[in-house]
Amino acid sequence: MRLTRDRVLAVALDVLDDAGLDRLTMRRLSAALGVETGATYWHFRSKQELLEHMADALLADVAIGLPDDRPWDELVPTLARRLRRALLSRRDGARLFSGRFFPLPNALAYGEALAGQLARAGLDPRSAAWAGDTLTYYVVAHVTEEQLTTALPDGGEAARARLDAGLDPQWHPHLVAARSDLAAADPDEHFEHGLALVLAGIRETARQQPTRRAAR
Amino acid sequence: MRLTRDRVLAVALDVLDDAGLDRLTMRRLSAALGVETGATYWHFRSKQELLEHMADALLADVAIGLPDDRPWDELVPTLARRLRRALLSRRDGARLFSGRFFPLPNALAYGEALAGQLARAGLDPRSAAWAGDTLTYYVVAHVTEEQLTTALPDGGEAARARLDAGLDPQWHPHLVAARSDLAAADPDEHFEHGLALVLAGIRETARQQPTRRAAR
DNA sequence: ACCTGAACACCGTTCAAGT
DNA sequence: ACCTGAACACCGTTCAAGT
Repeated sequence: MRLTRDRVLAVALDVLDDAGLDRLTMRRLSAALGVETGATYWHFRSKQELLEHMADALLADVAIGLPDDRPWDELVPTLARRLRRALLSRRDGARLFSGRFFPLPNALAYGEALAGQLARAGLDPRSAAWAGDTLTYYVVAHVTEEQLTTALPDGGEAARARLDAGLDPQWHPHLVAARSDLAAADPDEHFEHGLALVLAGIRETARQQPTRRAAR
Repeated sequence: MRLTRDRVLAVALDVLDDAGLDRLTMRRLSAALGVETGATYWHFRSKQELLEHMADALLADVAIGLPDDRPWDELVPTLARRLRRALLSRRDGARLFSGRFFPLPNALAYGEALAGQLARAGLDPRSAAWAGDTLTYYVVAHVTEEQLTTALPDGGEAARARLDAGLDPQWHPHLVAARSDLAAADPDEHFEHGLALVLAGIRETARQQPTRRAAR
């Protein structure tokens, strides 16, 4: 079957899913596509470019079909949860996303939707963009850690044991007190806790905006 | 000169600084140390283990000498700013840190200090640990992006041009409105904005805690 | 236009053998 | 105990040559 950009992308995401980001190589991908290694480079100039488009492909549905009759403080968490789901949809999805700058269509649509909702909250353009960044940073970093521990072969058991070995009740009383809530405790709960925290911060920031407008 | 763990670590951080994380290889490091490639493996079992200790070395000073006569809402931002400075101290410091789980001494000391201050804010152990995670996620993800654009050869000029090329006033009105504040605008201001937002969220979370205590 | 085949310049890791 | 030298099994990328 002849190669297309879309097919390379689709197979690359499958390879990511069952090999992981570190073992996703141009050679392995080409083998999965049934072509020689060089062939892939006709469709993507570099591995970097391929990874960016893979990351953007993950975001395909995050910003579409967002209801427009709901308040901003419902839609902002919705966007955050959708981003988390998108990153969780493939192995190492968050690591694929982070440390990469790709102003591609789906990423821009997500950023725009988020900034739009934050503008409805009464934030000026700069605050809206920056508050959006803060929220996105939170989601990406959370899922990065989530996939680091949860998606491990042993479900994070070794990581938890390593943490316990490092903790000393004498020196780390507060961490020991929270021991069961550390390193791969219930990820949904953990996520929602931080999301609520960031949202509370956004609400507070909106309250302090001088040019506050009513939600439309 | 004979190798020691500490010398390997120190030289590794120097190689990181002038080669970057992607070009920090065991072979290049060994060359900088003046030994054969295999020698380094006698001191660190794997590159992974070396990277973890490098990351922890970055955090050497973040948690020490913290004044204990200041309110929590001054010390928490202080810890966040110190973490940012530590990550900024070496090229790709944030990327070195992120996507890695290392319960090593300095990382634990940082986590403990943060959880301790958040407990003073009136948060229960779990909330303290999780709010600390949220703040740390923010700092690491922010600096990751900061080092991605700022530390570029052209100071992020190409990145900004690429963003402009992707932005369409029709589809991205809110992003266009914030254009000058996107992608490597003043990183200090950007950081403080998000930090204030997260701190406001923490304050709000503390207010809602049922078992709220006065700061000691 | 699209792909093969082969090469170039690298990687992380292991390990017998030396000192 | 600590390091060398060499090997193993890989990498990303390029490019003349084919179709």
